[in-house]
Amino acid sequence: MAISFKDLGISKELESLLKKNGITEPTPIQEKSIPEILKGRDVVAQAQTGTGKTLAFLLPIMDRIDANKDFIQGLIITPTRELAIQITAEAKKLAAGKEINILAAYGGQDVAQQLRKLKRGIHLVVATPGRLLDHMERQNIELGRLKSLVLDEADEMISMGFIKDLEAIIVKTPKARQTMLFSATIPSEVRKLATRFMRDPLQLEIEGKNVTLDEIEQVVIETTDRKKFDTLCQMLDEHRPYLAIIFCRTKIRAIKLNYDLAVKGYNCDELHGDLSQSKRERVMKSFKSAKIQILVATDIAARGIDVEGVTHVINYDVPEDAESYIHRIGRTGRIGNLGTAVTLVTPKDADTLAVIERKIKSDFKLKNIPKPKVKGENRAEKRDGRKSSKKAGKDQGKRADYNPNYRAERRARRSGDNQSSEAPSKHRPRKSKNDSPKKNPKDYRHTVKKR
DNA sequence: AAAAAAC
Repeated sequence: MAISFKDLGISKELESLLKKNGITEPTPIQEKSIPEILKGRDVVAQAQTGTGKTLAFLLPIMDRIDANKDFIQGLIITPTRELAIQITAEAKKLAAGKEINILAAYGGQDVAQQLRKLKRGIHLVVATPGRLLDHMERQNIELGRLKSLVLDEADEMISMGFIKDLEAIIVKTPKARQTMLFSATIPSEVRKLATRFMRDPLQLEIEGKNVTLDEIEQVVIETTDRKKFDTLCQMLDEHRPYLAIIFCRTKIRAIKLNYDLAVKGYNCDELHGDLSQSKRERVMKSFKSAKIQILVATDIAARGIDVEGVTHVINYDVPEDAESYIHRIGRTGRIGNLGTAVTLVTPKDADTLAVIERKIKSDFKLKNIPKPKVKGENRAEKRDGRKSSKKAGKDQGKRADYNPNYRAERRARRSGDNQSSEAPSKHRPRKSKNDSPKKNPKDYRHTVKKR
């Protein structure tokens, strides 16, 4: 008999709310952490991407909030605005039918609007560090009676760029608070450093060696700087992702790549820190609803972002380090779904990639891609709107050495995963997603912008 | 050296 959320100490109300959303069984990290968090214990929790860390801290926090008391009891700090928005949305779902007030405090947004909400008595704040400090300095936010503090993406929060802000926030909270750290990557130095903020934390680490998930197929394609764009287009035409995130090293490169893809007719848009806040939120919304299928992003989207239907993550530029790689590819293959991560590598990237590879001890499947085909051929076919299977067959033949059996293999992997009694997946695929009518997962083809 | 994060 499987363990239920109620067995872990979660209220019946929350449990039935989860059930309505198709979530019935806790994941391993939820099973281990929730009972301890409910007791008020400090926790450092490392668990792979997409295994339910957010709910692991949100559920006990929501249950521990006393709606009759009019002060901030929970605080969640995240490294990006997008993540703060996402977690706020999750928390609001869990607050349904209760009088719990939640505030998202992040930059680029009207301060007055956030202030108005504050006047109403906030119980839970989800914030990015800068704006939170701003509110604190203006004496808008008072953390003197805080019960629980979460550092989401803890290693990123504790990294150089954030540590000072973080300390400034933490000194304004009670010593007796509960402190929780969550991330898929917690380097041992960070783990050590973090315990400064904590009292006898329960340390949860990833069991075994796999920091990345088996559900994510990892592929490397060799190319050169000159051929990179054509290689990418060829790869997109072959795989036809339903939703894909393409990561670039810099904002400029993301802008340029998005432009080039749009010119070729791909259904894409860009996400990075140089955009206005309203544009950022607009882009995320379009991507979540599959209005755009390709998101060209900087590492702003590397952590925590949970969009259902992301079949592919593409590293157009090799990530800086293993942590970035792990978080980027973790945008796919979430809650038991399959995903594909493709990394384009040029000769000068070889060393960086070797370091990453060694660090995560994962076997990349190296797949060479032949010379790009004649420009425009494949896209022209798609603009016709024709999808003749004959033509597809012909195309596959031409690319014989570039995994022509991609789809068949994918199917095989999927059914294999489900039937294998040897090592059943720890992560249950979600039941039917009748609450999300937006997409048809069978249709993995690009839609091409009319232009 | 890049990215993120306040006005």
